[in-house]
Amino acid sequence: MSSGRARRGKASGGMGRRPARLSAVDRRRAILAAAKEIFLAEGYEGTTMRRIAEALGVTPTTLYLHFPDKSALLTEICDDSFAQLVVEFARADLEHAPPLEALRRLLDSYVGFGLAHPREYRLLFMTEVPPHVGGHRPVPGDGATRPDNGQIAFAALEALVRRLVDEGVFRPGDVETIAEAIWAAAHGLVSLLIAMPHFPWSERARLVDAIAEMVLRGWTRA
Amino acid sequence: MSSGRARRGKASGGMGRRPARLSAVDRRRAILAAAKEIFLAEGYEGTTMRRIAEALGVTPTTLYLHFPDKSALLTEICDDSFAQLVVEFARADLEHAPPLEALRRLLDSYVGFGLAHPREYRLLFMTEVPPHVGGHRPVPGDGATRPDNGQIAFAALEALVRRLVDEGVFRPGDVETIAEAIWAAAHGLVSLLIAMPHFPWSERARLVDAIAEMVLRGWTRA
DNA sequence: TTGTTAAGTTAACATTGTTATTCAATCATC
DNA sequence: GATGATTGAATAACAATGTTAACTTAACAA
Repeated sequence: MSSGRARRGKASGGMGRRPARLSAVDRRRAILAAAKEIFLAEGYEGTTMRRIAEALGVTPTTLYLHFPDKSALLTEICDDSFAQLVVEFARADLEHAPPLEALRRLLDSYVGFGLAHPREYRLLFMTEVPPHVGGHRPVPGDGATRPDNGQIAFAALEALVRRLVDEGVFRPGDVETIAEAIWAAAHGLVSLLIAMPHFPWSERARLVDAIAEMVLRGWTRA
Repeated sequence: MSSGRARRGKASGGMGRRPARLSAVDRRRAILAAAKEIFLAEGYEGTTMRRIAEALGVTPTTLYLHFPDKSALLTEICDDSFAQLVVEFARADLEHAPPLEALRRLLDSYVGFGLAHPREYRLLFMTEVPPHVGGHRPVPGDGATRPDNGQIAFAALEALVRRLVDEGVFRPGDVETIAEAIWAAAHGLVSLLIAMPHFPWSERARLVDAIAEMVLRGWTRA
């Protein structure tokens, strides 16, 4: 893996000709697209800023013109993915389905989302929130944090549980607690699969089934 | 150059006096102890090999005399923590209790362990182990086949589930899958509480109860 | 033309994990 | 005690990473 010194011809590190000059908005979008692709392919740690820049035909410094640091890329990508989750929930059509069916669908889409976006999932639900000690000044484009998409998603689950309890499908109990327990079960599956990929897990589909079954039978009336 | 270099007194970042020369076994132990402390305090990514060495009054190179790389430290420390969990499981006295009672106790001790040692828990089950991408060949002494403590702990759960299925307390099903699902539920609770301390959770005792109830009713015969 | 602005580059900095090489303390043996 | 091997530890570096300071160039308005 030895890379020699920078030779003048081939551009492993040095750029050849200048890239097209894009507007800030377009460059931003292009960076996000490239970053997402590489993050998904190589993982967060496995992705370097240089690699992203190279894919764009741009120097690494350019990335810092549009994003304060590497994690900002992931954060923004995650926010997009989270919106997808909300969409996924909506697509489960919770309002108009039989509630048990709806819960089942919700669990499926939650797990499906997590396993389809393990990077994002890890950042959203498994990352230690740092004390934000760093000496970073605020970013030009960085607005205030919006109302959390995650809370919206949890509210959907909670509403569904309330409906199940009210209709007598679930046995009575504290709706919030039940919703949290169900979330824990789904999250436990996703996060374990993500964090411990070397464990000899059962077949995924069967595992998801087992979790859903446990949740449904665990709360439905005897 | 100059005949005798100043070996001492370079206080700025460098080493002071030579450390006590320890036997390989003792040095290994000392490294593990220091690494564990710092890992727990700063997290895996936040811990540098230099920092560990500094805490020992030793140069970073010394660490590589006793461990192949950074992740090896994490692996070994995790194994120790798992041993604690195994002890906790044994203390639940699974063999001699009615199986449902035993499962309940096992869940309690698992959750208790996680919430009592959130740092260790995070290290064990939530830390990303980097894909070991560098040009390292596997260490000769590393059998990779010896049953680690984590597998022992899981085996205890699995045995208990098998007993419950065999005795007809649980409805029939794949024992491994059921055990994994139960683990997922317990882990989901612990890891969510650890990772999202700001979420407005229900009271802890009630949550633990809800999880246990969901698990037990989820698998017991109708 | 000139001047300003914003997009981009060059060249580095500071850290990181890690290693090739050298030094020195211990210990068995003469 | 002197000698030489063993091995714990240090020095000094390597390459890669995230990141930044300082400079360059395209576009456009006056």
